[in-house]
Amino acid sequence: MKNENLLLFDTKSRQLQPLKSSDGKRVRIYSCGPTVYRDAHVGNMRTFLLGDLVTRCAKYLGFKVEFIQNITDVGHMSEDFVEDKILAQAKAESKDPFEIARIYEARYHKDLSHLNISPADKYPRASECIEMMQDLISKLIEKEHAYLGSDGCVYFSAQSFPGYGAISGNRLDSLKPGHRFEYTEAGAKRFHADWALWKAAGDRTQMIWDSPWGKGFPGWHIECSAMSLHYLDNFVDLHLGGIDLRFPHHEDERAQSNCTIDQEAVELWVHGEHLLFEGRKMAKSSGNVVLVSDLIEKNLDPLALRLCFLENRYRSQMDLSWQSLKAAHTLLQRWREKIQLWQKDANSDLSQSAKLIQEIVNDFINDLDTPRALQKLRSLEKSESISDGCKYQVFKEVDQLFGLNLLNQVTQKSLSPEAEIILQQREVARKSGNFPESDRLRDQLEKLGISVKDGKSGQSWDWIIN
RNA sequence: GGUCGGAUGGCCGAGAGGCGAGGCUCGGGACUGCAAAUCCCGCUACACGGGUUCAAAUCCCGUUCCGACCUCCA
Repeated sequence: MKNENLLLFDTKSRQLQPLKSSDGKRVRIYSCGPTVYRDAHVGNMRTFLLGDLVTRCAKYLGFKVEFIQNITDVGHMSEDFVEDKILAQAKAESKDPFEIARIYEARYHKDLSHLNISPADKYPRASECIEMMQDLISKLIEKEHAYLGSDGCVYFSAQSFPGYGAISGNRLDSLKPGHRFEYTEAGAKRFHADWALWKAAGDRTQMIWDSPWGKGFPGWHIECSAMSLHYLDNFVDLHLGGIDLRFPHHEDERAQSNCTIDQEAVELWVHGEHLLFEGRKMAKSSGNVVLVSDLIEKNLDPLALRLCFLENRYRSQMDLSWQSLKAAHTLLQRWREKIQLWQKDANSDLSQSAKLIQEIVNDFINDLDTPRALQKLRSLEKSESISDGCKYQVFKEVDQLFGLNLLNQVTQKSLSPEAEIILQQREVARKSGNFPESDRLRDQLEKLGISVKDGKSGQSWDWIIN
């Protein structure tokens, strides 16, 4: 039963294509990872969720998956093409650049786990793969796809690769000079669209390495070619990344990789669309950056963010807001509570639940149509003709794909001793019918960020979401 | 300028030619010492102009407006 194909939208062919294992053993997936000079914001996380969804789905269908994601800790230049992002941040925080990289890398992994994004098999760091990159650059020079410029940098010759532009649709003849090109000394590049594989150190003293072309550091695009070919044994079944990486990053990577192995190196290119926050693209320059830690501070379950992402197809733009996060948080809580109740019903029609599960799996394998899959869960929740036991079976099974920890009991951040005492006092006051006092204590708790509700079995409390 | 998307009720948002997805807000009710939560009820839309069809939010043509990308970026 579990031998269906996962269909994904391939940017290069602009069509749905099945995810396949080219060696018949495992599916080889590579995803562009973070540049670790700051915390990843929730927009970044949306793209990283894509890798998780694909791997969950592929594994569910019975594939063995090998998943590699790089950590960029060197060579990613800031806007002006002059300073390395990591070095700039190291200067700003007065720390060692490698220390900066490790700090933000650790925080990245923490954010992933908050969103239930399962880890990749390996997270190679660019700074630890220098030799691999140098080997690849040497090969490209040998094959005359790359050359040493008069400025001591090694450049890839864009015109030496006839297939350039297939992913993005940008043809070389339409890439006219005049845009913001990578900075070089005049005349070092033979052609304006050539890019650096190895950059000469110049005045730079940190994060530089010896090379056959002198001291320097790698260009940004070469790391992904080197790592994907090295760790995935010269072929990538699926390459993932954010839509903005389509050009130039992936276009350049493809040129490098294909020229190295003399064949197409990547079967499928899948790109995740951007996240907007309250109407605008999430970016430092828009001032609307939201971090996973911001959600936690507001007492939102980080998985509410995951749920918001799932309510939108990965390749459409989506607009996130505090309101939608709050609504998702409430829905998660409600589902978890109901699932606890449904679990008590031992009656379940297995053929009925299997059918419902299969319908949801079908949505996933149809280019990760998570919005439709969620809609099915919503109507299942409301259904009066389906037994609780069956609902439980379905939610339990498909949570392997959704990854929302739906079987968890609703958990609470623990109370301060002060709040604990006030809660107890209030319970006593209410039992003795002292309502003015209990109302006063309720106000006091509200100031501590706690809301109290009174039910038949006494009072219960919750953190107020800001 | 080029490329690609979009326009749905007070708001967000899904829509697969034929029962008005769903959520949030709001109003009414039940429940409650009150409040909150929960449950019930209510409000009801497809940018504009043509066309195809027995039937169009959905398909086709045109118009207007909006967004993203086009060598920093997930």
